[in-house]
Amino acid sequence: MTASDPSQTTRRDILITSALPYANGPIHIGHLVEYIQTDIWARFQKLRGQNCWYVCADDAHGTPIMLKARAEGITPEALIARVAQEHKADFAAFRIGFDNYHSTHSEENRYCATLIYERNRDKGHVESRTIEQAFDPVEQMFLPDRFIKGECPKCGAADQYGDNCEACGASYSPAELKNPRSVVSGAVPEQRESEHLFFRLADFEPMLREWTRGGGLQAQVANKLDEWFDAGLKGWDISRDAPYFGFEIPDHPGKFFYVWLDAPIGYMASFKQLCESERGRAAGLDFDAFWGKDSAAELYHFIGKDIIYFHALFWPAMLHGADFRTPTAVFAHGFLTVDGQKMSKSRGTFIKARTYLDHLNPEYLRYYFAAKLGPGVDDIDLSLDDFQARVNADLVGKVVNIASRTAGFLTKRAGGRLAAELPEPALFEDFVAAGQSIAEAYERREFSRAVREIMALADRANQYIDEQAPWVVAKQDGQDAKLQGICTEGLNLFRLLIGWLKPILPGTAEAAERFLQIEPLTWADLATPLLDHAIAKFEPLMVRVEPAQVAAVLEASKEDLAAAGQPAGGQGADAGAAAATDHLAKDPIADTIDFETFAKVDLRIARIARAAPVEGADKLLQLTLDLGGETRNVFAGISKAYAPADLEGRLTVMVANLAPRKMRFGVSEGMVLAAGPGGKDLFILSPDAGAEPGMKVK
RNA sequence: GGCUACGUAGCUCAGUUGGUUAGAGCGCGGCACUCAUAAUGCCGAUGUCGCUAGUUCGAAUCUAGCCGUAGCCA
Repeated sequence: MTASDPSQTTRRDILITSALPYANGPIHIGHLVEYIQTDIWARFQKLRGQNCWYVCADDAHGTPIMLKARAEGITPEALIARVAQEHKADFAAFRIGFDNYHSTHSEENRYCATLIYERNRDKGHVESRTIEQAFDPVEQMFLPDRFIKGECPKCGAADQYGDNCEACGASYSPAELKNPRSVVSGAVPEQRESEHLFFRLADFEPMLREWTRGGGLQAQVANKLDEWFDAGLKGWDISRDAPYFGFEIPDHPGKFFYVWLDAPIGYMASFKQLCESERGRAAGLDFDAFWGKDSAAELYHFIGKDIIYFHALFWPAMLHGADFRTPTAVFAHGFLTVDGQKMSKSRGTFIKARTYLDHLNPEYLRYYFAAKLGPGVDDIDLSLDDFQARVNADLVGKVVNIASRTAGFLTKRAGGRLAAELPEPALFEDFVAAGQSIAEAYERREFSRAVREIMALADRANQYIDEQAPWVVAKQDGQDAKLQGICTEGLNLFRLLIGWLKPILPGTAEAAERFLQIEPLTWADLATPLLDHAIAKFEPLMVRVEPAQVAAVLEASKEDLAAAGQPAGGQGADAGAAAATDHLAKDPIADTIDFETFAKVDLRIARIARAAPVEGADKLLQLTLDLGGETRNVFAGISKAYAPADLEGRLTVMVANLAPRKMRFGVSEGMVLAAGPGGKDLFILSPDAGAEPGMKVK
């Protein structure tokens, strides 16, 4: 079925989800497109009085999380607990109003994943097959494609991942890579056999074709699915071998559910936890009423277009096979670009939620995204100049200004009280009538249209005030009632506008409710004007975006980059040139030596096979350097400048014939070369592409 | 490489099933107003609707090719 007719009067049961953010890193503004889009829709449904619930969770399983935790020297559980706190804080600050936020690493999820697996297995939808896969002999683990790097078999570009080449765009299997290396240990991967479990997706083709045509998908997405149907549905590998951070498969010790199996099940797990919570029980929430095969509730998933495959094929098939209902609709959105380009760390446009929050009001971004978002899968662009212009012109200049220019007269000349009736009820009614079209736009996720319509009405409200010229009336004797009427009309128009904007601007709406001294607005309240009512003194509900704030966000995002110790792009090159003379002055070039003296130093290319923090030392990292035949254990004082995970797999230069030195933490067998004053400002060397471990530098 | 989506004023975007002089906001020029967080109102200029060819009485809209951008290829 399609999204229901918003004019219907029965109360709808609606469950909404956003895709689960991966628990190995912070939320950034690209993620926020989805959470803001979903939150606006959920808030709209609630404002309309629907029985609507919005749940989400952290996606906490998989190899990347296991390895990141290890690199940090902590357990995966500790990592995901920390990231969950960060995620929740960021979402709360952006006023993403989840009714529940859980984790895929939870008992509810283990229960649901196991149930779905077992039901599908018992119906014969799971088969086992032996496959060959890359195996890291040092780490004793199978390697996902992204954890193998080597040279592209087509164009020869170095340092490419095992699935496709970033240089020429070719896709291939990891086995085809030339000079493949494990990103984890630097070892040469072997091919080993392993038994894997496959979900027989093809069993569900008839059901999926029917579901796809059911109107629950955007046209572009349905087209894409047709392509996939034409190509033929293959089995889906749903198991992974230990070591793996996830749920062990009950009847297959040593095998774990693939992270993408239990990720969408996290939607159910989070809802289950909500049902069992005090709040859920008080609301009479029933899990089966939403997820049972014959559920009459509506179920919607908001996702990015990159994960359509999982949500439009595997997910409905898994649910169907396990006798659960399938989603009412899956809503895919596009990616975010900043100033027309992919988010870039070196340009400072890779903006983390927290960095944005340090300088700017979240309401601005919510509004800007709403003004850009439609129902389609098109990418949306955050143009920073447009962002400032639009927020300032629309929100501060138009909407909030209506309250600002009428409230003063009421406070000073009418005792802060609204008139008992509207001087122009017809104008108010025109506005109320427009609410219907705005509601339809929201319902269809045409947020940009809703915003356009609301702003057109804001223009009309400003025109009204201009025509009535209350500042002229204020100077006329005996016209106080007329003045009060004009401002009452104006403020009632403002109340409608802010009510319609409430899903987008929950914080500003709340401030407006305090100013108007009213209970939280609902959509139904808007039909009736607010009359003969005392208001509070007007305080600015929103201040302008200052260019300096936006500049500060970009600057801070670049600083984040430096702190993470990642290689900067070409952009920063000019700054380095100016500083060069300074370095020579501080650290003059040493006395001349002859070649023989230099030649005594044996410099070698080394691959950093492993990097780990040293317990008890705050500057040291313990590096395992691969010289292409032997490995060296080296302690390097670079932990302030580099995260271990960023070092693993890369090539650098080491002094190979330095006398071993005993340190408190072990013996250091050489040193890596780095430039810079120290602390965060240290830069290790990298050879150009083509150098191999063990090569002598001369 | 195959496929998909997108390409409309300086900027960000609308343009319904092809139908008269292609729209909005911002920006820009002018005027007015001064209640308001220098906010608001009125008037105005600005476009080979990516390029080329076709279908049609008529194309921003349909078709094909090309160019550019983004993504997908499990």
